[in-house]
Amino acid sequence: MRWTQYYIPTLKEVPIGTEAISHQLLLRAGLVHMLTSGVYSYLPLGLRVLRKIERIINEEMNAIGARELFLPCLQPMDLWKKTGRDETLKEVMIQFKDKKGRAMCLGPTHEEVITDLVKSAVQSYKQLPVVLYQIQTKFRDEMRPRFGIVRACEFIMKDAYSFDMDQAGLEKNYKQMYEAYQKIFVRCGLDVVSVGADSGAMGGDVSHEFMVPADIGEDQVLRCPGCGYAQGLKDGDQSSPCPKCQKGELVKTPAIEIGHIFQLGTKYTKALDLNFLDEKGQKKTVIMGCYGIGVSRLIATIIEKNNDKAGIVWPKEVAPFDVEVLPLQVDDPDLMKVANECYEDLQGSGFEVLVDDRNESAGRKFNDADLIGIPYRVIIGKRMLAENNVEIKKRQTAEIVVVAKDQMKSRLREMMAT
RNA sequence: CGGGGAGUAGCGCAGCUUGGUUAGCGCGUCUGUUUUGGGAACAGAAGGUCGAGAGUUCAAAUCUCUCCUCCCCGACCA
Repeated sequence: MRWTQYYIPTLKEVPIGTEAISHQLLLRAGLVHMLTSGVYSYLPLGLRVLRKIERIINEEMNAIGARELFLPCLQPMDLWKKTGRDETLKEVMIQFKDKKGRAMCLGPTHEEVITDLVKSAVQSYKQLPVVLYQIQTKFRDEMRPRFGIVRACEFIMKDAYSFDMDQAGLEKNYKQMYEAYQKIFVRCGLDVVSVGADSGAMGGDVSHEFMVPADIGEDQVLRCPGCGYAQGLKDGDQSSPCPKCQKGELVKTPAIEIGHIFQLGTKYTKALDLNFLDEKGQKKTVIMGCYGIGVSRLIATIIEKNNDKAGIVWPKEVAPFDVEVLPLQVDDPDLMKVANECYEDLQGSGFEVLVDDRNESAGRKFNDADLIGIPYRVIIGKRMLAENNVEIKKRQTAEIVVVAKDQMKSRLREMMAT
């Protein structure tokens, strides 16, 4: 990809009305753009990050046998009346009437829709379990959107739903999902803490939240400053000794909730009459679980935890590109020939490469490269090229390696492997 | 929804207290020349409903009122 063809509007200055680092960097690096409070566009570079995260999610969901589908955002209120959540979620639902006068809403979540869907096909224990998920836009009329895409009115969520014939089945799916979540967050480069949680308006008995300690967090966990151990807040949340290292005291730390899983039981399946016949031909209620990841919030959280003064430092798996090729003298045909060869070579070897082919000063290109945070940079400049060398720079450590031009790819591979 | 802050060019701001030339600055943008290893230099140019409406006045970015929007704190939060 060429920068000049990619639409990456970077900003030199911190935009007004932004407090959170992630919010500032999302805007400055040209990843998102605000339309109105709590509503954001994803620009090409931001969308690329989103797709990377979606891919990780898809792989991990696939690995536990969950199947992807796509449910509508546009939903009739009649369905919500059946579970009573037209009342309990009234405050966050965006509602309106269509031209026929029918009450509609934009889905703040999808338990009702998926349960209605599964009901149409499942009648027998032979068809269970069913595990489905989607990555989709949710709408919540938040009183106060916050910190850019951390708390937005329109946001992207991965929501999975399991349907089982008994509690044992639910627990098995729940456990698999729990483990898949751990893997997803590790691959996103995050240290996540899972804590037992209130089920709140979702209903059900057992639930876990996945939290990332961070300054802008709206929730809290108890964390040991020494060893980093963390747990959820319990009743009477006085500080107590760390159960892991025994040295430090646990202290309340703000944290961002990026995932939440629930053993719902029969709350929705009962209300919507999702039943099946068991081996003995007896009618039973399907047992349900639901599993959410705030995908857009995850992007903000990754940035919040992976940045320095100069900009974003993307973890490997979610970086929009693997390598940025940075030719310094764009109007030098010989040099650009080398840059293009370098680009083709890397691209042909499976790397995802962005070339900053703008005719800009070195300083600006370096600063933008730091800002958008692609993990590796190959700098091609007259000076180095005179010796037939190019320079590789690692964004995270600022480590610089000068290598012969034809050694570049193999050296890059080595650096990436460590 | 309660409290606080803010809205002037694409971005960041000054001007407002004490009303008065043609509303300014930095960055960015366009043209040209010279540049190019950490946000280059010079010359020229484009770009504005001063958030909106009403009022006061000979005259409003500036004073008054109403409204809108954004941000922060709080309450709320599958």
